[in-house]
This record gives sequence, C-alpha cells and structure tokens, in this order.
Amino acid sequence: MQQAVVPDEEVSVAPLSTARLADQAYEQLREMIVSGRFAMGTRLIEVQLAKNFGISRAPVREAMRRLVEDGLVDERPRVGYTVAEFDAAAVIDLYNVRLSLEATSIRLATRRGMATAPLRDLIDRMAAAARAGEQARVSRYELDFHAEICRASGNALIAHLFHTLEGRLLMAIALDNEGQADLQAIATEHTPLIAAIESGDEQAAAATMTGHILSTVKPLILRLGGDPGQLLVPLDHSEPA
Amino acid sequence: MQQAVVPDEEVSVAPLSTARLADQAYEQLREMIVSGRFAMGTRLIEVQLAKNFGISRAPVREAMRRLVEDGLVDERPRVGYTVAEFDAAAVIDLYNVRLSLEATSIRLATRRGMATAPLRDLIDRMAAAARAGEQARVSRYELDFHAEICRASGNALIAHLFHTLEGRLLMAIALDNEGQADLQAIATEHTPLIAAIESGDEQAAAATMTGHILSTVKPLILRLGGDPGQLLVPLDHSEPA
DNA sequence: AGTCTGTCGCCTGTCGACAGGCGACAGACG
DNA sequence: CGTCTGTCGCCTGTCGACAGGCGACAGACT
Repeated sequence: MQQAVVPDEEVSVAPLSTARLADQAYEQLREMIVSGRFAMGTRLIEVQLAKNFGISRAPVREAMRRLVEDGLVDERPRVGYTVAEFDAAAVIDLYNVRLSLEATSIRLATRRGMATAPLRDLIDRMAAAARAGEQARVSRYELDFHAEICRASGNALIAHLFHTLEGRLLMAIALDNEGQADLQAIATEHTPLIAAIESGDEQAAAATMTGHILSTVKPLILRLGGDPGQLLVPLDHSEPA
Repeated sequence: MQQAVVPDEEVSVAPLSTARLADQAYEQLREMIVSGRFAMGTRLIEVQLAKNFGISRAPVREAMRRLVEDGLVDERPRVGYTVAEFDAAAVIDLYNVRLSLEATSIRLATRRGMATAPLRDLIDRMAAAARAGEQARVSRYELDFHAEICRASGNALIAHLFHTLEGRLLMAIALDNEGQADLQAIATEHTPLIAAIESGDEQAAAATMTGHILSTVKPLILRLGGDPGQLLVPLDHSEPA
C-alpha cells in the first residue's frame, strides 16, 4: 500500500493538463500542420475534424481560430479553412520580424543580466538530439532556446509574440526538411550567444543574435529561390564578424 | 425611377460588411474597452454580453477570444474574462516592441519607395480633427498613418502584427486622456516622416521614426510614473537630431 | 463552343441547453 | 477568534441542431 506524502510546505505541482478539449485540439492540429502531415492548401473541415477527434465542433472551432491567428491556417469567411501556404516571400517577411524582435529581446535580456544556465542546458539537449539525428527535437530545443531569451527579456509582449511566431517558424524550418543535415552545427552555433549575454554588451549581443539568425536563414531562402538581400539587419552591423 | 448602372468592366465594390455577428460584437466590445467605457479589471460575462447584444453566446465567445489575443481582455480558464489591466510597465513593453517593428517597417517602405500621398492626406485629416478638438479621431488617424506605412512595407506579417497591437496602443493613449492637449503638434510631428521616406535613406527614416515614437511616449511614461530609460532605441541613434 | 443561369449540396455561422469546475459564503471545530 | 471544510451559485466548456451563404455542376441559350 502506497503511502501518500502530505508535505507541510507548498509544493509546486505540475500544471496537470488544462484538459480543455479546445486546447488539446489546438495542440494536435498545430502539430499535424507543422510536421507536414497536412499538405499546404489542404482544406480543414470542422465537422470532419470534430468527428476524427471524437468531440463536437465548438472546441474545434476555437482551435481553428487560434491557428488562424498563428498564421498556420487561412480562413475565408463563410467558405472554410485551409492549411496556410508558405513560400520564400513569407519566410523573408517572417525573418525580418524575427530579426527585429529578437535583437530587442536579447538586448533586454542582456541588460537584465539573465541567468545563462538554462541556455547551456538547452544546448546540451540540442547536441544530444543532433547526435540521435532527431531533427524535430533539435528544432524544438532551438526554439525553446530563443523563447527562453524572450522570457528573460522581462517583456511579456515579446515573449507572447515570439510564441505566436513559433508555428510559422516551425513551418519555415519544415520547408527545409530534406535540406541540410548539419544538426551538430546548430547546437554549437548557439554558444556565442551565451558568451555575448554574459559579456553584458547589449549591442554586441544583438549583433551576435542577428548574425546567428541570418546565418541559419540565408541558406534556407536561397534553397527556396528567394533573395536574401531582402533581409533587414537591425542595428548597424550589416555583416557580423 | 433610378437607372441602374451596369458597367462592362469590373468595378471594385465596397466590401459591404461581412455581417458576421462575431465581427460586430468584436468591434463593439473593442471600441467600448479602448474608449474606457469599461474600467480596467471589469468582469466581462458572456451571458450578460450576449443578452445585451441580443445575440447568443457563440459569437460573443469568438469576439472574446480575439480580444484576448489583442491583449485587451485577460482570460482565466474556467473562471472568466476581465478587461485587461494596463500600467507603465505594459506601456514600456508595448513601445519597445513598437519601436523595433516600426523601425523595420519604415525601412522596408522607404526601400520600396512607397507613395506618400496617402500619408499627406492622413496628416490633413489629423490636423482637421485636431482643430475640432476631437482627440479620439486624431488618435485613430495617427494609427492609420503608421498602419499605412506598415502596409506599404510589403511585409504582411508586420502589417498584421501592427493591427494586433493597435488595441493596446489605443488603451495606452487612453491612459493619458486627461493629459496633454497638444493635438496640433501631433499632426505636424508626422511631416518629417514623409520627408524621410522620400529621401530614400533607410537608416535616416528609421531614426526619424524611432525619434518620433519616443517623443510621444516618453511624456506618457513619465506621467504614469515609469522610467523612460527602459525604452530601447533600435539602430545606433540613441538621440535623434 | 462558350457563356449565362438556375439548382443542389456542403460547410460555416448561430442558437439554446446541459454538465462541471471554481470561488464565495457559512458553519463547525480547535 | 482563526482556520478548515462543506455547500451553493455562477459562469465557462461542451454539445447537437438549424439556417443560410457560397461554390460546383448541369442545363439552356446565343
């Protein structure tokens, strides 16, 4: 017979899934879309999805609303929903926003002297996933890395917006899935960011960040037939050392 | 008897309101919130709102979802919705995001050589509204001015994000409603932006924009008891000429 | 053959009703 | 008197059903 432990002190308990059907539907649909299980342009029909999930249309509808907001689903009123299309131009738009947001994000985090231990931990996980060849896990940890900096910036709005962009970022990365296999490099490329944050030099940290982002997205845009010259570098560091 | 005109060529017809109840509820609630008709922290109860609007809960619910996304309403799952709280810290967060997004926005618009005629028109409207002392209209045209630049940037994501931020911006401005009455100045302050765009110098345009935004928000933050030193200036132009 | 028009079916938009969780209040106990 | 516990009411989360708009197809007309 197992003995229940009843501590006197408060104990932080896992959030134990909100269990809202709408949340679950959102998570699952999001996963299906960014993993490429639904081809771009595929029609998403509320009734079908509801039947597949074994739930009613209401929570599905709410999930769709959020996916539209995330840019993963296109909506035509009175007509229906389709999986969003994604091309080189969209990637450029996305990364121009990302460049400017993350430059600000790391500047704030650096200014506040954020703790870098969680970042080191994420790099370790990235490296481990890379050794295992699990690209999806590498991508997720990489986004977690950047999200952690956003959180540490102390700017809740930036953190929220980055979360909103994560879906689009995953789709952009997925566009490239048969592309590069240099997973190891991804992990190592994040180390300079930690050093930059610890240096306390905001401008340098921002330059490191923009250089890092540019180096990962330029090849992608080239492979998609886009023009990397349309990428905008915040700050005056057009070419990071 | 009026004769119907049936042109051979395609004619762009006004979108004639989508007439979705959810859209109307969203617009009305948004207006009520940003105009300060609901005090911050006020509970918003779906059933009551639905009854007041004379509609069912479904469209109200969808409107609430969007307001939450816009940051105008806070949600606590299984508990309810409240009108979002807004303080100096929130304004600083908001404007740090705005500074970085709009710097990028005007750089892109300048690079593409956007037409400035619509901007001049909006300045005229601003001035007219200012003469009439209608602060709300001034604010709206001002946001339209910036939104127009976002659209002209050619980056659909920036335009979308700016639209998302507009509600928060209106709330921030509303915080200050008993404050400054220098409405005329608002209109004239926008003229240098047009010149900067026409100059074709991206960096200069961005610097003008950040300077413009800073000059409007710094007094507001001071009045709210915040520290303007927490504002981040993109690019290296800490102090615009 | 091409174009216009009328019809049909599918899917969204909306509705009212039920179930369940959370907070508030009141009562019991130390 | 303070704290804990049980109860109650309100509001959200979810459900199934109906109405109406939009697109696709087929037929008629030029």
